[in-house]
Amino acid sequence: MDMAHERDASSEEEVMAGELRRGPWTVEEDILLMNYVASHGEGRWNSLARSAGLKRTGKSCRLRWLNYLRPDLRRGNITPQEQLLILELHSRWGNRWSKIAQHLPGRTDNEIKNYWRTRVQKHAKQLKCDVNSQQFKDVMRYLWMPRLVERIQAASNANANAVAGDDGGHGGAAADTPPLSSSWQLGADDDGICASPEYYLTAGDHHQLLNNHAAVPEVSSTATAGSSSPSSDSGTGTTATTQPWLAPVGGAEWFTTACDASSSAAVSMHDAVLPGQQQQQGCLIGDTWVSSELPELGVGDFEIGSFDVESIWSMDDSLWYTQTQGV
DNA sequence: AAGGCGCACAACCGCGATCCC
DNA sequence: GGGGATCGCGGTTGTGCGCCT
Repeated sequence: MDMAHERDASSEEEVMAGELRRGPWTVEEDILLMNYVASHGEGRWNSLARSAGLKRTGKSCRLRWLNYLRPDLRRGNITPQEQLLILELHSRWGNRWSKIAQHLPGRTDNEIKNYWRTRVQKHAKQLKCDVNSQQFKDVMRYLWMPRLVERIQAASNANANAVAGDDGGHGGAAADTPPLSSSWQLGADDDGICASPEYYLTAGDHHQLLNNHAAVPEVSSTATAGSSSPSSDSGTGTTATTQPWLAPVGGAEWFTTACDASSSAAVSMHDAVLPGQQQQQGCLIGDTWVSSELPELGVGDFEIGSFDVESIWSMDDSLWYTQTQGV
């Protein structure tokens, strides 16, 4: 756009003339901006920048405020719940980062976009498939998302166990855990998704709210193995014999009924178990998971172990693999 | 110890949409 | 209604840091 180019050109001139700063923000600039917004409010970023005495473009001020200084920002690693929501919403809306961010309170579109590019796209690359391909979407839907659900449930159960332990129980809470039948669903708003998403796990007749962030360890792509695993979090070894996350992925009947208001058709994942398929029953070869159970996905010799599962599930891989293999 | 490399995240850029005078 | 100003979004780049060799 010509207008934009003119603006940019003038900005460039200002930068060249030393009237505008670029690059990382200093603490002093942050304080200036925060103080000014606190007393005058947001908006009118160009004039705000001038009035606040910031040698920055209004655009830069806005971005700094929205992505870094806003008080309601939620810092820290993306939780499994958030990962699950990102995967689901992206499958529905694509790269509509701001729209996706609206459903992750405290998270910015930039943060989600970066997460997607650095984590998810990396896996697509390692799988040698396009991130927008049906093949990769199926991998997400049928493999990653169910496991995220299980992770969330596992952490939740571990937390429940810990609570039960406080009441005098001795790791027996898991015995009361209904057969694993996890599902998750999103409530509906105008977009078909709750503005404040609530996740539920259904286990038998029990429905458990999952968006209790405090109950679930955060995921860190750089987390050391086991550092955020349920067992290590529960601390007292209450899950030594009855870890709920040991159930094979295929055992979890999971689905979402996030209704798409525009189509009125529920986007169902009830068919997560592919037709005629007992879900993946891969085998572990060395440290590589090889599944021959995903022919429909077109992911021949799908290798989970060859890429960084940790960044998706943040689970103690060796423990998890060992357990799922019944070793 | 040091240089290379990759990753994660902050910041910038381009441009269409919307607002407002 | 027109045009400038501003906002907001998605894509891209820059940079700091940790890990590896």
